[in-house]
Amino acid sequence: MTDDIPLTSRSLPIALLRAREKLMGPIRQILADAGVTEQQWRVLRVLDEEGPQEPTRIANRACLLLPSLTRILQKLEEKGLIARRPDPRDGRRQIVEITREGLQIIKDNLPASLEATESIRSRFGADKHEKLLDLLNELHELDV
Amino acid sequence: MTDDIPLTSRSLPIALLRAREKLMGPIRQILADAGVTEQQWRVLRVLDEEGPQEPTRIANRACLLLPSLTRILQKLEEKGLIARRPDPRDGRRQIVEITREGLQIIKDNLPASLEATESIRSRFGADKHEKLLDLLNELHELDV
DNA sequence: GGCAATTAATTAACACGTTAATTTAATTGT
DNA sequence: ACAATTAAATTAACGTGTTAATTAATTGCC
Repeated sequence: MTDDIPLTSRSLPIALLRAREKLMGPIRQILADAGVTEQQWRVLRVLDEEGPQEPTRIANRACLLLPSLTRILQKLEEKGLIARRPDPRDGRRQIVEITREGLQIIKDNLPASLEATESIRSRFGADKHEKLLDLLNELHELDV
Repeated sequence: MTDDIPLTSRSLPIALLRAREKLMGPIRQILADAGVTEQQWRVLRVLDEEGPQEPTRIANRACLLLPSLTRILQKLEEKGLIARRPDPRDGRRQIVEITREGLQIIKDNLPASLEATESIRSRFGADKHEKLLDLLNELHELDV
């Protein structure tokens, strides 16, 4: 064997993957029943929380790459959960807005989603939850 | 707006996503130059570290779903980086082994990969790195 | 004003993630 | 021994991740 460092048990990338799967498993189930994916849900929530905005900003907020977002917006538009209009000030841009139907999806599923989040938080411990968030954010801010 | 909880800044799933991206960006670049993906690399490392084994076990070790692994093994076999043979004891199973060419890929790229990991670790701080790993593993072990 | 460089968004191509269905082989129960 | 069940791996279908190329509009600069 070339190397003795255990790949899985003390590897940060894999630990992040596993932790994320632990969190998202239950929520994905809720959202699947609502007919939206995890990423579509993030886009809807960004639009709900921050109002109409352009795709580039949505991508930043929802932590998605622009090519992925392009496809996601197409799906959401087909489903009638968002609407788009050109930006009058800049022909390259567009403005994306959540529709009433989109808002309804949020209204119908946010409680269960928050419950799932809270369940993890309380089982894990609020203090450790906060500490973990702080460490992750600090890691993300490394360098510049 | 339906909700005032900020989606992005204090959301554990998104924080995990961003932290993982921070870690994997540089490593993905190294591996891309070597002609393998992040997931293919994980499979090769598992085979290197733990020896020949069956796909179900590889999937567990490398944190991949079996359908993904099926495709990955096909690619790795095409590239000559792994070899497969039937399990003589159970016709449903197979045994996957890394080839000399696969080992060479590891040998050629593990140092740079470990350097990238160490760079993050030292910039972040070894103590915080350990603390983060502990918290993530503890989160993963929740429930049972 | 005109043209190169930049920017927003999309498209393309390939690989993986996820769930469900399928195939093939082994195991169980009787 | 055999039908029903379970298990390992694959396939299928759809959606997303990632990088590179493309398109269309704007900006900067002379």
